[in-house]
Amino acid sequence: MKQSRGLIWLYGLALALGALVLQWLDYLYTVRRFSTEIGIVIVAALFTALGIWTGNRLTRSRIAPDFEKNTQALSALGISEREDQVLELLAKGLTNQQIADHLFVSLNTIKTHLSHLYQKLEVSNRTQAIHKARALRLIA
Amino acid sequence: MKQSRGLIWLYGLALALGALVLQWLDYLYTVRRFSTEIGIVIVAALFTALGIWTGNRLTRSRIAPDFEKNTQALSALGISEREDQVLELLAKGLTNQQIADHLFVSLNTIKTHLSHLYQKLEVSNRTQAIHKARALRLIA
DNA sequence: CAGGTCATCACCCGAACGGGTGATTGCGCG
DNA sequence: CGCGCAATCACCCGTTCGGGTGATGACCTG
Repeated sequence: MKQSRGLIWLYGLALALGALVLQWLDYLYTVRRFSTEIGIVIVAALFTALGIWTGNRLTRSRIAPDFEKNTQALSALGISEREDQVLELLAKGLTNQQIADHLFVSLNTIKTHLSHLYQKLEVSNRTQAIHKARALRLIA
Repeated sequence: MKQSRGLIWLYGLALALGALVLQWLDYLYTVRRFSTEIGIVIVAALFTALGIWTGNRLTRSRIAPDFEKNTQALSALGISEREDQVLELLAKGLTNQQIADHLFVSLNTIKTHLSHLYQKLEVSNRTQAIHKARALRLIA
């Protein structure tokens, strides 16, 4: 959110600068009798740089915050909140007993949650679950 | 390799197109008596688009092949090539038996390699090994 | 209220995993 | 050549994991 806000501001500023450059070039044409070709080359170079810069910002903002733990896949697979918590700790390399301790529940409860996770992810063990969950961007 | 090759070709093509556009605009100026401002705006728009496009391609090619499986950490930890192969398959969620089948060795061999990996990574089970290997950029 | 979902816990059993020891082969290095 | 190291395989033993079934209570929804 913050980033796209900043992006918009910066882009607007760049456009304003571009307008200023255009005015300046117009002034050069009328007063200093510049060659048209040189002016065009200058404009081309400036706006190419502007485009590269904005392109970088666009892609960066498109790539960096890309893993909001996509709720789409979570709900599409019917993974509950508790199961997602177990999945998170699972990916950290904790054993079932450690997960149980972190969530203040019994070891059997963790096993049940994991069984449901395996069914929903269509896997048969924890390492496959980690692999698939990462592929589906369910975990960071 | 292939991608950067293609990138270079496409960039050169874009430059050639830009030159053609400049020629075309020059023609318009002389023959059709276009307004200079309109021409500049056209050039600006075109080169902004060109910049965004090349910027996208540059960042894409800069981001994609960013994880070379850093040999530094591998050698620093004393992980042999065979152990690295086992680690790779381990992270894919395969069981020990499946890893053994992929590498055409015995199940006991895989267990030995994994024991060595656990010692070198200072972990105690496979999920922790995956977690730490990913943190150390040993696996994709 | 009846039905469904979720979270919780229990038990059992087979499979997989982890750790340890020991052994053999091949390869490079001093 | 002798040494170390990587790779291979075997055996034993205890722990963990995975699957199945069953059960309870809380909550929501029609």
